[in-house]
Amino acid sequence: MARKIQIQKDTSTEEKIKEAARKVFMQKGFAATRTRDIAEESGINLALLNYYFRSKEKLFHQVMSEKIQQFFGVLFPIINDSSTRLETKIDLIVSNYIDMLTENPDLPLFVLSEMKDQPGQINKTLPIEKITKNVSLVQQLQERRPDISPVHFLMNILGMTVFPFIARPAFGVIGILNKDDFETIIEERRRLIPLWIRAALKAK
Amino acid sequence: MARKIQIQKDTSTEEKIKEAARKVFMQKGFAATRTRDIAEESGINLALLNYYFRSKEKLFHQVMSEKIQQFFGVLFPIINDSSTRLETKIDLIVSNYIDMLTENPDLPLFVLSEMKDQPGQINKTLPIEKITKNVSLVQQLQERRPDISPVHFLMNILGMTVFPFIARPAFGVIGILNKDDFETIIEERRRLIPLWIRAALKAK
DNA sequence: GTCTATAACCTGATAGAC
DNA sequence: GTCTATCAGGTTATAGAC
Repeated sequence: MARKIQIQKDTSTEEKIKEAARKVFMQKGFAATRTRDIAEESGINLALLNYYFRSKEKLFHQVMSEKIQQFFGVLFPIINDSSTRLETKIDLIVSNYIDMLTENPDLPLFVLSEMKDQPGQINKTLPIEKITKNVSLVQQLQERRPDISPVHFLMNILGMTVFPFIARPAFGVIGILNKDDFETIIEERRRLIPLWIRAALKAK
Repeated sequence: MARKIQIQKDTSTEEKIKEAARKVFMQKGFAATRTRDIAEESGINLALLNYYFRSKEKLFHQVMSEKIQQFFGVLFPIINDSSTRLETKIDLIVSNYIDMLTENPDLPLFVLSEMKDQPGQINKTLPIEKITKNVSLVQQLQERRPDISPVHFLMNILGMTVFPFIARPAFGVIGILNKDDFETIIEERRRLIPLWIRAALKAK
């Protein structure tokens, strides 16, 4: 009588495919990924992928939506929280992005590359109007430094924080070759970037 | 008797194909590009592409080498020039990158995406030993601020300067939608970024 | 050098048995 | 739900005529 309950949703076939898709799409991007790669990675058969997700594109859209939310989800709660000071927001943006990107180093290059091809996807995923209206960080910056545009402010924080993950292979050229070197440097940046931002806020 | 001279090298078939390849590869990346796209773009036949370049991959490597040099070629002459002050170097890095990226907005995402898949390519293209030895900028920074690592210094300049071009579609979310908005903001950054760097250099 | 036609291969998706 | 086998279409690369 009692309906059987799916206990381990995380190991269901559907979830196994999705997990493999996350990995392979993130590593290689949409175009370079073959549905066969995903099937092999998830240990299931190619036909099952289409059985559950209908097509490569539909599976990709699901993964992409997740990843867009993951990437921007760090930022929005912080800049919209009116209970924190500007300095705290800076620390949190830097630190939370470093935490998240250390776990997902391929995320920015993946999201930003694929957004270039599919700029429409973001509108379906993120509540844009919520973002641009009454942002606490914008108000606080306006009070403190009305001469600094919030756009530049965000570009600078995110540039310093996110760019190293995007350009990581390039920094091999200047000697940061192995994983430990990179992680040490990123860890230093957790306090260095807020210092630089504060210096710019104080400068007149 | 006189051998015919190829006057317009720029409009030779080989160059036409290469020019089309630059455009299409930069826009879509290696995997998403079909040789048919390049043939069509260059107005020639598909067979000619293989006649001149043997394969899609060989053509791609040629374009990639060019683009790697274009991307890093801005940086190295400036940081190695011992006849300029540190402040001048900062201005030049920012300004020259903005000039170059305004003309080639797709370049960073292209180079950094493809470098991730083919980290080896860069070694064949750039003279790495020349880069890491006796860099003028490193010496000048060491004299001025021995507590600031050159790696962080470069990550911050390049992050602030290059990141907006990589993340351009994302900034559509916060209201920078059309080309004019973006170019206005980038133009402002030409003086803003050096100001931020100087503020950090002065801060104690 | 340039073209058309085609070979050889790969990829996404489905049919159908279990 | 899951598998094997296969189709249909697309893609790189080449053969061969001009």
